[in-house]
Amino acid sequence: MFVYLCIYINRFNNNMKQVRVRFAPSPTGPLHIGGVRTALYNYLFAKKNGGTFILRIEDTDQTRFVEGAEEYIMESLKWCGIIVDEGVREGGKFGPYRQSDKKEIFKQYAEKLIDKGDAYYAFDTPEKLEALRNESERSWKTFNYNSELRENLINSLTLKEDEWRSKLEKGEPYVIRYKMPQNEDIHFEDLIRGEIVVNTSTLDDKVLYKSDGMPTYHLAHIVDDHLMEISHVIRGEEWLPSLPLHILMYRSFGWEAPLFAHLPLLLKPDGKGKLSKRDGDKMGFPVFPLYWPYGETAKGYREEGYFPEAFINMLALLGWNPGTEQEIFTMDELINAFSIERVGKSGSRFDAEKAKWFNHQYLQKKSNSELAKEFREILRAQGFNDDIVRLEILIELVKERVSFVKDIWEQTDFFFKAPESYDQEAVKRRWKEDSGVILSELKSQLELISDFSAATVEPVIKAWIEERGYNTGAVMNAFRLVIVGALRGPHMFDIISWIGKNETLKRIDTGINLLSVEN
RNA sequence: GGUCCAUUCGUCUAGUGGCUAGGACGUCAGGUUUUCAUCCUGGUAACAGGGGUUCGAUUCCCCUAUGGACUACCA
Repeated sequence: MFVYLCIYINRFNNNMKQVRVRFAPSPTGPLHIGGVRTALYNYLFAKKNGGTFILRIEDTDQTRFVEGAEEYIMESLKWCGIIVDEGVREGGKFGPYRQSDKKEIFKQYAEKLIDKGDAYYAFDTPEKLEALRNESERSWKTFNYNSELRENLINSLTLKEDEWRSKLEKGEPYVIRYKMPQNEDIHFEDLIRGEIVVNTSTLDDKVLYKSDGMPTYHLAHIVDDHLMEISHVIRGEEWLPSLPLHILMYRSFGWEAPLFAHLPLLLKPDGKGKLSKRDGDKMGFPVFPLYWPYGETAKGYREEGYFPEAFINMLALLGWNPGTEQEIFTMDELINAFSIERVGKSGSRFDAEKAKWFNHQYLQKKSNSELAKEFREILRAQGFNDDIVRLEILIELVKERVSFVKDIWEQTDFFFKAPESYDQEAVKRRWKEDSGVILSELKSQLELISDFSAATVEPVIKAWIEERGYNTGAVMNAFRLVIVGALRGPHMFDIISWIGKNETLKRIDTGINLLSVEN
């Protein structure tokens, strides 16, 4: 009974605790879609639970800093519709939100750990450690910087206090390492994977504080998560192996650890391994949300014509599912349906075809006027323009056959310009000896019609075809050939209605002249 | 090599100690259409393997295989 009560109280506490989650990328380049998904799941979880979504920049590695990356990350989240509650731009009560701005604080905490006896100063050079590592590999042994090894190295555990203190005073380079306990089973819980047990003897003395005066990830994120009162850490699976260290550090500091959820990775569409920039280039789809303009440039979903809603919807379903058959979700619906428990355990292979399908679905839901505005830009680039209302009519005609706004041009080019050539295959199949004569007759019929709307023209022409005993297919295909130049496009009467009577008659003349002579 | 994680149609996935193992994308075949596309209908296709536990395992346990991550003074 007592145990149950404890569990109940514990749950009660966890539930009552203000949900605060963070997305914590390091600004080392453009944000990969795997990173966007991590941000998304954090965001969905926060909003679902009435919590706060924090963006923290983890720039403790000065050697990997990339100009423009921080702005890129913020722009990406913004484009995706992921709203940051606290961050570098937004501010907040738990700042600074850029880790390099608080290096002094991290140092204090590292020293605190030394005072507690759970960390120590180490003076061995990287070169020396590298040599040791190579040596043990050569002799078939697993290199492990553990309690055994540290006995033989130069650090504040093996040196006398006055010795290492004088080293510090002389300004000798040092790092601070965590003193990993010997042979202890660490039990911890992952929200997605359940309980995991790891023995500390397989872990090593990780560096917490580097000789350049910056903390490593291990120190910085734990201190920051604690200071920022993070309730749930939702991050990539690559962190799972170091979770025991993190759990141990919370214990050393005497802090309550947040709850953890490790997300499965995004995998390559074909073959093996995790998704990388190369795959996108190779397979022709973007791996980044936005175009990356620096150095080695990279394509972005935005520039490829994806709607952010479709992109987010696609990403949300890659590794998570609602347990229902619903596939199309607005951001609000995602928030409402989201739960960590329904995130899958195994990696997801990215599927570019399905991404397209999502965009198709979203394009169908867009209003014609919205699409017309976007299409107009593309049209201008092609050297054409038209009245916005006419463009809306046009879009209605081809909307359902395209997945991207930029596809509209390929479906409508012949609306704007008469065919310059005729598809040879189609001509062979559909242009008969009497086609020229029939089209001349058709032209005469069309000349009699003043109202050129499809609704008026269609019945008249159909009646004429029937009256003359022509084959509908034969007439209409030849007609299509001279108007479009190929056997494609929407309903014929919609096309001629849109391009108008004059243009229609002109194209018939041109077609008859060119095709009758050649064939 | 060591540690950890994972494994249902080609892909994303649902699912249960007993089901014809469900859906979506793709693919294939029909249908609609004056063309192409869309659309509609239907088909194809999966529980990695081997041991247990059990009356019965895709489901629970173990082993193997495969894949992945980590193994930096990178995050």
